[in-house]
Amino acid sequence: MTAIRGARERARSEITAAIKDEARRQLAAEGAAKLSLRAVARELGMASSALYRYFPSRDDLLTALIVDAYNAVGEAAEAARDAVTGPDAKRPVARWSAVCAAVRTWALAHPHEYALIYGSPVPGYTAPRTTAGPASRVGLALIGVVRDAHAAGALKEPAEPLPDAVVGEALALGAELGVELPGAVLTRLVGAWAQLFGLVSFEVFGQFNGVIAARTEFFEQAVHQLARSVGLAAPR
Amino acid sequence: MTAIRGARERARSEITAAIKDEARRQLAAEGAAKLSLRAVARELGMASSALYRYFPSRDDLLTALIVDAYNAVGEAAEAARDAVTGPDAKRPVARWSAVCAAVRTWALAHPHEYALIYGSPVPGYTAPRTTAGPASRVGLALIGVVRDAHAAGALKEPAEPLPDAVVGEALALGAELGVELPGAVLTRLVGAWAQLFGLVSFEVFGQFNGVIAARTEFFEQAVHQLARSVGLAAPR
DNA sequence: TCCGTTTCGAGAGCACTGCTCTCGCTTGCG
DNA sequence: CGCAAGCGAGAGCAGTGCTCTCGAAACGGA
Repeated sequence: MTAIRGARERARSEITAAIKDEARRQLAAEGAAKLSLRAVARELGMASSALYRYFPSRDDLLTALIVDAYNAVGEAAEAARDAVTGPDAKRPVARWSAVCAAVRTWALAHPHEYALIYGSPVPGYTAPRTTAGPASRVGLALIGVVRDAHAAGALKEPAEPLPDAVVGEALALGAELGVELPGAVLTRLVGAWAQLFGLVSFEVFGQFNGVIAARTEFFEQAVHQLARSVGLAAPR
Repeated sequence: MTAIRGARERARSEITAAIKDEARRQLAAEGAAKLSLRAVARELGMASSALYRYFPSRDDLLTALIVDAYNAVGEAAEAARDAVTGPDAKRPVARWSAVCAAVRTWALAHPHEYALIYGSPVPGYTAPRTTAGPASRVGLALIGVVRDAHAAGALKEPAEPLPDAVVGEALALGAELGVELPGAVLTRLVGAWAQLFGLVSFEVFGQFNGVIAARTEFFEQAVHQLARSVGLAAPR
């Protein structure tokens, strides 16, 4: 990304990465609440005060981990979208389901990191500005699938009246993103985006315990229905 | 609820309530992460060690708050369901929307308490058994609305093939709950339940910041569509 | 090459946390 | 009345985030 100038910068970026790695380890093992700067420093064999040369506070470390986690899910989603090949590549529903499944798989594999980004916002109750970009990658991946389907003429636009305020806002959002999609579709898309994470969160956070056992099948069915709601498949 | 025997029990339950009240105050003000037993004790004018006579640990206090929060949303949902009167009382969609709106309103009014129950599971990563009952009240309220609609013959059952594993499990769940509903409807219901909280969580946790402004209208539209997906209104 | 500036690591220390233990006082029951 | 159980307060332990200071190391310009 950025050229490393001297040995000092190199060492600095290496140590920063080592700190994040160790922090991620502790995060995966014990959760965000028990992540301790002193324990990270101890494990790395350095004084705890030295760690503040790299991260001004515990919240800043957490923010860095949040950004990384957003990028990790986003990357998983994009990779899944692009990995759909063969005859399925022409079926938008297949790509949609692949993206959703990738999000779910990543979340189940990294529950604490998932909780960090889609659970309660721990640091200060308002996420910093830097997280906005990476946070939108999954949403953009979903939009991309629908945009392609629309361009290919494979989109069944839902014929249903929606409030003007909602549709207008959706169109403004589409213009901002440079995506040409009907307002109703964009509205449904935002809803499906949120609802996808509702499904994943309930599974990761244990809300389905004792309620649903065949979770993969259930998830796939729900995701298929979300696809239908945005027009990727015929209704009924 | 339970008869209070002597003055000692009375004092105990009063102090327990006072502790929870103060803890809830701090929770609302600063969030679960900053809730401190010592601060609660300080505010109540007692030694921190005395507090351990009432709650064996911080996690136990949090668990008590979790149960109360589940009951609070559940009660709000049930009250909203029962408060639909007049001509709307016969329209299942109206009751459905009322329940969903009540959940959203409660969540926006108590964001930190909401985060406690539907955000990351803070204590120990697995919720205690005692939370299971109160946690299901919102779901049961939603089921109730659909059950009534079904009994009144106002349910449009979705004619769509679902995996056998999912449907069978849904029927087992219905039997366990003593509710007679088609498997497809029950499956959709569980999905709608999770998706409702996806919508609410995204709004409460700030994921809609800069994406959606007309949130009430958006929410109502999404909830209406959820109602349609479970058969409470005609598709299309 | 030298020298001043910047960067870094380590240690001590502060205020705070959850939690335990012990000590007396009070309360209520037999 | 007496005794055991319940209770509050205090001291104390181990751990936390964070700050400050000090000496050593690395760097860049002269």
